[in-house]
Amino acid sequence: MLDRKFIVENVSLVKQNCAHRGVTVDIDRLVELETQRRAADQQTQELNRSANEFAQKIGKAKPEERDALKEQARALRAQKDQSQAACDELEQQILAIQLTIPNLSHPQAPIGSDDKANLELRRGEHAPRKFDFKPLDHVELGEKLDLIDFEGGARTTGHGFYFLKNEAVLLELALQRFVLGILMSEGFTPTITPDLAREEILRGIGFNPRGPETQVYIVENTDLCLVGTAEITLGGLYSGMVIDDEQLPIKLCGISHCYRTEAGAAGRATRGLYRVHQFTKVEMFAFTLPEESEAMLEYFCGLECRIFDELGIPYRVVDTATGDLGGPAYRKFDLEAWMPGRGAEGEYGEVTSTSNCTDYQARRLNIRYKKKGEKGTHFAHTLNGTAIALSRAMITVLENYQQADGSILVPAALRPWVGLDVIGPR
RNA sequence: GGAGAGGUGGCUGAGUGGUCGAAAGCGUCGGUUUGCUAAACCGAUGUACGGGUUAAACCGUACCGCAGGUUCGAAUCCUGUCCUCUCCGCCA
Repeated sequence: MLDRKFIVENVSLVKQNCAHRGVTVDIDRLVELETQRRAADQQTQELNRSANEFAQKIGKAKPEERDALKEQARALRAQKDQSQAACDELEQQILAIQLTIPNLSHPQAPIGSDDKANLELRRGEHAPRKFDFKPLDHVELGEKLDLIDFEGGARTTGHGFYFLKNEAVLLELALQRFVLGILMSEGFTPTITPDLAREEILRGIGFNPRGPETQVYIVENTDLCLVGTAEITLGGLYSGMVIDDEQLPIKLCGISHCYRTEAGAAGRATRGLYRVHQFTKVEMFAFTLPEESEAMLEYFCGLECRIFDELGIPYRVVDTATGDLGGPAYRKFDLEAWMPGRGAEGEYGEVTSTSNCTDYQARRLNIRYKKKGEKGTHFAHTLNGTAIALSRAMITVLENYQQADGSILVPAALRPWVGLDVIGPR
């Protein structure tokens, strides 16, 4: 959420940003309503002040004078209530508009309406490998080596669910442990977060659980949702808090399951593990001072690169275009890793995403910091980044490390955790 | 899941309808005293929004977990809700 005063004072900037983001919002209407609300608010405050005066007078008045005064005070309070109601009504309308306004965009973010405008920034250490045989995709590999059971997942739960089996289980745990080692050595506090969160927190992070195209599973008869990412729980962890500036930056990583309905996603590249309703993810999250957040985004992106470089997976880094940023992000970098089994001759597919959300989420979640020795508080900046999404990482490992005999070489970085050099063949 | 107790400022904790944004203590900051430290003493010390100022000062409104209600008036009474603690039950 953008600051309301900022919107009113920077109408053309906000409008232009909405246009770049491909979001239609009636900013003029918001400004008009806000002007009305301010007037109504002042009037309400003034009425309330007089009513308070009366209340005090009555306390000190002689008993025989009280009834007359009460009558007047009642009338005044009724006026105040009316004025307040008008104010509240305006507030609701303003908020409804305000919540749909996306964050500002980084001046260097490529401007464009969708992912076609995304800009490739660089590539990883490893180039895509030349196969001297026709590489299989992870679904075939998973089946041949008895590593992934999609049929069983469908039978028990439905399409988009799966069982990991045998060495795939070790591989998944090894990837988590490998990534955790890197993040802990970088000073992240590791956590395992709840997989459910209050709707209020989801909204604060920028999700709309009850929207028409929602990605979110809601638990019936509760205000809880299954989280689509630990970004939700990690951000929510500090909601409503005031943090001492000396504690910043706070770097957390969280392991959680991620649940996504993938409504409207049918027909897209959905084969196998690429787009599933449940997966596990290690997520990075940071709360920073405003002046630190841009550097933190580079740092997060650098860590994502390091993880995939050390895994030996080829990838490219993409600077996300304004129209593809989503509401909360000010700037976003994605890693797209090489998936040899994807498409006809292999394709890059998104494996991580890191965003600087500046104060957009902090304002909604009311996460502030206080500078020592200074009056007042400011909103913190929040950043999130995928350290590793296990389902998609699994695709890249299986497909990139497959061998002619049908076996999978275990990446060197994972061998200590997997306890094997090779998986299969069977 | 059942029964009970409770949520007050950075912390401890008083406050059961009016003069309470809130006693007292601790902490923190500034000052005095002091050869230094300690102690003592004096003063200051919440947040948000709005007004005001070059900037302050200052003024107004709201906030005693959160949301409602009663009342001229609510930290205080009522309802709901969230959270914490104790006991019981169940359970990995």
